[in-house]
This record gives sequence, C-alpha cells and structure tokens, in this order.
Amino acid sequence: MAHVHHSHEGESLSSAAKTTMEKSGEQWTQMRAAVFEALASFDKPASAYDIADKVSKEQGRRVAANSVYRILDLFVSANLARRVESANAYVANDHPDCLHDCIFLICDNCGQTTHLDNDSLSGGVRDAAKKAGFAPERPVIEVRGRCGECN
Amino acid sequence: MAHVHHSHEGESLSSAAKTTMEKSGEQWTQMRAAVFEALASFDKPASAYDIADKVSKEQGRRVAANSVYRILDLFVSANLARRVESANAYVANDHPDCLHDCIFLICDNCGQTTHLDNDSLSGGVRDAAKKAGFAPERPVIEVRGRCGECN
DNA sequence: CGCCAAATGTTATATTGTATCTCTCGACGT
DNA sequence: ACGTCGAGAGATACAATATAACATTTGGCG
Repeated sequence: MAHVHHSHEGESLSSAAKTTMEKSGEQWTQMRAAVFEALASFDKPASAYDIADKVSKEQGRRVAANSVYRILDLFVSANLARRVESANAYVANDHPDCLHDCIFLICDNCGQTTHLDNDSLSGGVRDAAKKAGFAPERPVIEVRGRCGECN
Repeated sequence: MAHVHHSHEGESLSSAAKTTMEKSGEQWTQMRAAVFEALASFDKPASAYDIADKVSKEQGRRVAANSVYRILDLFVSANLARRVESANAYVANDHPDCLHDCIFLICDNCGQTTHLDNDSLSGGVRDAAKKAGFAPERPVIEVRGRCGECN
C-alpha cells in the first residue's frame, strides 16, 4: 500500500540531489544547485518564473526563465523534481531514488500541496489504461480540493 | 466497475448540450452553440485558441479567445466539457447528465485522447486524499503514453 | 595552448489565460 | 413608444507560461 521512505538522515535534500545527478552522469553546476535550492525553498509548487525570480534576487543578476526551464526539465527527467500539471508548477522530490507514480493533493485555497505515494492506486490507473489498449508512460494523478488547515 | 452509458440515440451531442444548459437555467445562444460545435468537431483535445480559430473561420469574423474561455468555463461547470489539465485543452463531454471523475488517456505521439470512467479507481483516489486529511473536490486523473495505433 | 562539447546567456516569440471596459439586445415596467 | 436593467458578447490590453534560435562562456582533454 502506502510506501514508507527512509529519511536522508542529516544529508540535505540538495546534496542528495547532487549525488543523484552525478550518478546519472550529469554535472552539478552552481546554476543547477541554485535552481534546486530555490525550488526546495518554496513550501508550495513553484512556477519556473517564481524560481527565476528567486534565483535572480539571490544572485543579484537577471536569470532568464528559459534557463530555469532547461534545468527543471533535467530535474524532472532525473526524478529530482516533479511537475504538478494542474498548477503549471514544480516541486522538489524528496526521494529521487524511489520511483513512484505520485499523487498530489493541491489546496485550492492556500496552494499547499502534499504528496502521496500509493502504488496500488497508481497501478490500478495503469492497468485500466492497459485494458483500454493504451500503453501508460506517465500517470498524472492530482486532486484539487481543500487541505486540512483550510477545511 | 466500468460505467456503461446509454447512447443519445439520434439526438445530437449538441442538442443534448442545449437541453442540459437550458435545464440549468442558462441560455443556449448562437455563440455557445458555435463554440460547442467547434469543440465537438475536434477529434482530440482543443485549446481555447484552436476553438477561437475554428469559430472565426466558420463565421468569417474574428472571435476573441476570451469569449471562448468564458463559454468553455461555463461548459465545464455545466459538465458539457472537460478540461484536460496536462494538455491545457478541452474536450466535449458526451454524457453531461452523468457525473464522473473521469480518466483521460492522452497519446504523446498523436494526441488522441480517450476517456474512461471508473468510479472505483477515482473513488480510491478520493479516499486516499481523505485519509490524508484532505477534502477532495476535483480529482485530475490522466495518463500520458501511447495509444493503440501508435503502439 | 587549442579544440570541442556541455552549460548557460540573450533575445525573441509563441501559447495560454485574465482583466476591464464597451456595446448590443431583449425583457420588463411605465 | 420610451427608459432602464442585466446577460451575453466584443474589443483591447496585458499577464503568465513555454519554447526556439543563436551567441557566449566554461571546463575537460589531447
């Protein structure tokens, strides 16, 4: 059912990200680190432009969205980040080493987004697609609604 | 499991749409009919701009996207159309009278999109959200992948 | 050093989505 | 007939999201 993740004791999200990238033969540049830090610093899904603004401020120079998109795409394909389709935004992935079809719960009031992994649900979605003669690559399972705080 | 819809024998999609709108106290104007026809004429999800272009051509005059958006929003709230979040596009809903959380299978190669209803799956997604203390309003369940024709 | 490829910068443009104000038209009361 | 009111639609501007094309920088490596 629900998957239990071990925590990265003491190891920062960012250094785990670095490790993951390097294991897959990609460089961990200043820019990539800055984008990752910015992404991870948001407490809700961030758009590429949010991230570009944040990195721009931190570095005191203009960083174009374009560059951020490139890096976000890279992160998504390395499983360091996920795209929240219904919000046109991205979140950092705590567990780049665990592959899951994940489920996002996005509060329509405050924007807070929580992340579930439930392989039996996502497996059910994949199976339903297969039964319809469709080859599933990437399930998108998100729920819009109200979080606990916003009722 | 899978829900079986009765067909609207002979009754066109558009006249069913008209009926639905009128039952909910909304007008069925020329413009709304034109937008619905255009939407229904696409064999894959259509963006608001696709529809604006199509209606513009049909009517030999410029129809602005914002008018189309207004009408699409109305259609979505009346369940005459659905938004495909991962494609920023819309599809007509064959069965405005049946409420379902629906599942879209979107081919990344050809764009063809098929529509499943599976209340046990969507119910499972809603339940998982509730267990996490979240009040689900609108599940978004879509699967990107390859359709039967594209393998 | 000189070369090459990857990464990033720069600029422009495409696509998607909203906001605001105006105009038209029909329903309704006088 | 006249005025008025509101829903629908038009027009325009703009904001937000995303991609394309080309130039420049950087770092590894012979």
